[in-house]
Amino acid sequence: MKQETRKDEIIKTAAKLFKNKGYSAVTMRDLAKAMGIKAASLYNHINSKQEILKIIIISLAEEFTEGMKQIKASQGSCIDKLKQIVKLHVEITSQNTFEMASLNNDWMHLEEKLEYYLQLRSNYEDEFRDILLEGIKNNEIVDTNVDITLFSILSTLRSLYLWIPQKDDLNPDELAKNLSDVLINGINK
Amino acid sequence: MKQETRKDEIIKTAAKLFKNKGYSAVTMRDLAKAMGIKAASLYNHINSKQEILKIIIISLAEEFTEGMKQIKASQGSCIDKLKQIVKLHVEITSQNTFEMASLNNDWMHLEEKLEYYLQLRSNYEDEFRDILLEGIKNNEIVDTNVDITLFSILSTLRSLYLWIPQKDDLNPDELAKNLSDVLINGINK
DNA sequence: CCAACAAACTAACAATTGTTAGTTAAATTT
DNA sequence: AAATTTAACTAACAATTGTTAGTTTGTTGG
Repeated sequence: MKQETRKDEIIKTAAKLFKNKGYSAVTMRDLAKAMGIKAASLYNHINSKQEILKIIIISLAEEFTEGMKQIKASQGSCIDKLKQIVKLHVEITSQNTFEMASLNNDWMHLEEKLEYYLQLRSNYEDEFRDILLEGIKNNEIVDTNVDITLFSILSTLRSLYLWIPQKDDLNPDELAKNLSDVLINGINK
Repeated sequence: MKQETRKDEIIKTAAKLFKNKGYSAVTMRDLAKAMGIKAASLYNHINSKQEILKIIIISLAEEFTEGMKQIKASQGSCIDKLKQIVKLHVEITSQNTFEMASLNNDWMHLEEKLEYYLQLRSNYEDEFRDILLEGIKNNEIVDTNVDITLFSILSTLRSLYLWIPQKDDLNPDELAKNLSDVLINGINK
């Protein structure tokens, strides 16, 4: 557990502001004010506004990629893997609610790292789809339109950052369990 | 079917740009260039950048409110009402993919109309929740955490704008049917 | 034919943007 | 004690922002 540098504080504060107004609407002066310093002072710690966004998004995207790799390598049914994916999202989002907003909404402003990000995301979706397809083949998962299923589940998982902060009474494990239940079994009685 | 005014064209073009980069990152000069005119000329048709956003978002939000009102008044089971809600989202989103991006991502920049928008959204969610609660009471819907269920379904419906443009081969009715299926029955076999 | 209008233009504005240069003061290391 | 590092500052910049004023051009209705 490294101690937090001033740069880390800036990035965390920036993520908070980015969540509320979006990357483009947050100025370096906004960020400086939130830090209690002047805008120019920020540049003692970071190279550019761009760099802040890049650090926020890319580190998160790589965390998801790493998580998916682990899940892919794990033994167990496809339903089981699906539950692990839900848990992965709940855990990462619980500890990065602000940053997840940027990942979801501001990735298009990444510039040099945009292509790399899109690559990671595309790979992630492909591996997710593969798990669903195998589940269908194994007769674990109902044989509907895979892309609709993938889209539906991913939409819910990607929106978690909006929802978790409002319900901090619910612990991540319980949330993951309930969520898996709804996504896998539906709501029909 | 009124014929399209120049103002309508500007708003439609703006929505397209807003979807790609977000409201804050689109300049009036970007919009003018996309229209093939100079930025100052836009002001012959609209009063401000703000106004464009307001028109895009509020008209859509009111359309959803109206749709929910109809569904609420309709007869039929709660599962049936749920299917109607899915259909409502699919239909509105199919015909307003660009505008839906603003509704989802740029509502915080509404300024004067922000409160009104939040009111509409809050009411919509409340009425949605009421339908789920009644379904649980009637033993139509499984008795899990209502807010998680609501959140999950709404997340999927709100993300439709990202997904529909990529799959224009699928017609709205079919999509609504498949989607209802996944959301209501889950994916477990 | 002329008045009115619609829709474009050029030029400019005041404010705000991200960022750089150079400086200063305190804390830490040598 | 001296040297270096850390982290703040003031002042300024060039570019970009939304918007206004005033003008021109083509089209349309009386």
